Amino acid sequence: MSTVARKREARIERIHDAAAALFAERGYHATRMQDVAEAVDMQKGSLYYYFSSKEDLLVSLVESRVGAALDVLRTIVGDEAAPEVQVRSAIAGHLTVFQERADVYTIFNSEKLHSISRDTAVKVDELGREYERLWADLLSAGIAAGAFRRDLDVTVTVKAVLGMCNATLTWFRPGGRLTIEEVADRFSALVLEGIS
Amino acid sequence: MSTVARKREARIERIHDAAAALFAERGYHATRMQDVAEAVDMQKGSLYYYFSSKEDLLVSLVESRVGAALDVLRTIVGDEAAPEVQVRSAIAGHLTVFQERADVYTIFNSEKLHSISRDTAVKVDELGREYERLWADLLSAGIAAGAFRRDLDVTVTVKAVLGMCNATLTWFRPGGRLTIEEVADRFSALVLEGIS
Amino acid sequence: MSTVARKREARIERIHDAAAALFAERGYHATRMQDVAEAVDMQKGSLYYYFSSKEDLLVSLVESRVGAALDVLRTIVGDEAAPEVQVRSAIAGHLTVFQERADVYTIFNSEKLHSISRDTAVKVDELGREYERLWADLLSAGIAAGAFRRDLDVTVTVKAVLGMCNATLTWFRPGGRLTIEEVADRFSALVLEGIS
Amino acid sequence: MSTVARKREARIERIHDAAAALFAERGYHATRMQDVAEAVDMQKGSLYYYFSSKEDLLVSLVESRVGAALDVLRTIVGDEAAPEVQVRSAIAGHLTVFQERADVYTIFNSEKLHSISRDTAVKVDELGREYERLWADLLSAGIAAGAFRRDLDVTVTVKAVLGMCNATLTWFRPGGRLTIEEVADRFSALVLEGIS
DNA sequence: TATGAATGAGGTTTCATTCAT
DNA sequence: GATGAATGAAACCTCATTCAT
Repeated sequence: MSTVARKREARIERIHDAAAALFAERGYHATRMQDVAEAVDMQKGSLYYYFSSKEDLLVSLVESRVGAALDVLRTIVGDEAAPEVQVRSAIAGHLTVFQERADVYTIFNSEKLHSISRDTAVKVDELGREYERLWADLLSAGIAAGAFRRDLDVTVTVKAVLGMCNATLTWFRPGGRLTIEEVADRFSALVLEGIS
Repeated sequence: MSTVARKREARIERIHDAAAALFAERGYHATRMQDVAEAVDMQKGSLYYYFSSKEDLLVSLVESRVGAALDVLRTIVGDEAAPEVQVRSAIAGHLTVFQERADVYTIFNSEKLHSISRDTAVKVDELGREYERLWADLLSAGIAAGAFRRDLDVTVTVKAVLGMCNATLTWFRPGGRLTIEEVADRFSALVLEGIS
Repeated sequence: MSTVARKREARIERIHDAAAALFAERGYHATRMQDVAEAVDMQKGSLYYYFSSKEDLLVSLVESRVGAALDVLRTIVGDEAAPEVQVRSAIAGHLTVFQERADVYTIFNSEKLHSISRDTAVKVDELGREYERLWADLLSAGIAAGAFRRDLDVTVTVKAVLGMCNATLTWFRPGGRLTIEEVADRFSALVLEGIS
Repeated sequence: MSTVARKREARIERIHDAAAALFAERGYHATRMQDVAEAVDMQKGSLYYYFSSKEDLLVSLVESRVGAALDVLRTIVGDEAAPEVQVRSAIAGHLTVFQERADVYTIFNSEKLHSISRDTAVKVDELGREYERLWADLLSAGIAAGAFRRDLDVTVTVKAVLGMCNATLTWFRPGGRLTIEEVADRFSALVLEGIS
């Protein structure tokens, strides 16, 4: 990549960061292009050199950044570990990734993407569905292997686990009583006891 | 209450209903007073006869309606049932109430109340904290009674259970494979196994 | 006048009073029908039983009340007193009447009647012109009688005297160092010395 | 000042001019931002690039322009001329400045600044009080010098003179029988005779 | 690339007025 | 006569977006 292109990428990255923080904190609609511009020390007009619209800013932000959790899970499911270990890793991975990119996942959890960009919403939903599918596979494999309860409702369990994990976005703050890994341990304990 | 006052209340109720549905579906900022007015077959200006501003509409809506879940839980914790039964009831109650007033709880979960009305946010937060406190008491009592694991991290468990329950707002749709009661059963099974 | 009609008159009077006070204090445009209604403990809709519009309220108020100063002056000019005495009386009369109905004259001095009601503006202007004419006659008679300077510019002097007198509306407050009569004395001294 | 800043200042100046004319003619409340925008050939939204609100437009206008009369008077009082000459100059100066900026002083005399911006009202009042103080000093010095009557009521006389002068705003129109300087002469004659 | 300026569509809010009861 | 409710026009203001420089 040329120096120019690299600089552009860096600029975009910086804007994404600022926008992610603002969108997460105040919401997409309540954030003005002005706010984003100020956060990166630019004039609002200049943002349009990088993004064709506010919507494009959101969309490019979301699309470039959601997917990390999926990659983590794919890696885990792909390994040969025991089902219990996989569940433990998947929970820890989910929590860690969400914590690292708390802003993006907050946006992605609380904005009504559908009414902003049908296309992006569809893409993001697809990622979500694939994510749940991987979790479902993981649980099903565990049942088949006799590690988890035969009567487990896989679909509902996946929803339960992901609900529990996603909620950390709203209450977990680093520097508190527990680290995110310790929270992951407790979640894992609860879940593993619950499904075994 | 006089007839006139009752009529006024009814009108407010109707506007609350319409606004709740719209705010929940599209979000507060993306909903125009115009939309609310149309939904109740009024002129947008007329809404200001009942609410001094759009914010006031949201605030009065939230304040008049959040609290139901709390009442349910208070009733449950107040009874003399065994801890396991109480947990089961609390989950079922939560899910039911949330389902009945899905719109309000969606708003309350996804709008950044803090940046809209500091005051209301504080009140609502307080309700939330009391709700968690009741759950924590319930779990603690169960531990004391020997019904639940001695090493349970009460705080984290409460967050986990509530996260799991709240998430039903985003995925549960009546008329699907399961009723909300059946979901409650599965959640209860998972949780009770997990904490016992 | 029938009892009913009398009651109606009294009601109108009360509304005029309230409106006069409000219009004088905040200005016509900044005063809402709501404010007037509140001041007389009515519903704003009810005002329309007495006045066909806000403009009509202002107009009827002004028309029913300006004119008092004119009457005072007419009386004075009509008597047989010496010019100096007449000037003295006219100033005192002007100040007294203005003080008694300070609100109405404030409105009449500071509202752009022309842009509110052409008709009323014309009527009021005519009253003003007649008032100035009476003053001019008074001064001219004094000159003819040798009481005032032969080279007096009557028109400008009238404007000067009335400007000085009208301004009391903006600074004179009863209960201060001087009574309105004492102010009239000082004004008279200034004017009489000035024109003699 | 940079070119950009200068351009901005010029633009603001132009808007001030237009607004001053409109506010003076129709009154602040009766003038719409639309009117101001049209007068400067802009879109009403564009005005908000320069002023944060209609009130801000009024306030900045008044604050940037009242004060000229004060400067004139300060200069006069600062010189060594005889009291009579000073009074003559002060009246002429007042009338001239008022005529030159008739719009601003009309606004400032007839808008209820207090109910629009308490802050600005206070600042403007303070200017007014200082203005009266300078006049009072001028008269007092004249009394001490034996030029004016020993029994003169300074405060009331100041009010009288200023009332007379301010009123020119409502009746003097250039191009009439007299020039503003001629009016000043007649006022001076009246006042000087009256106080000597 | 970046900026200051301007736009214009659209949103919230106000308020004089009307009207059924 | 009076009221509560509703209307609708019009005002203020916001803000994503465009554009000349």
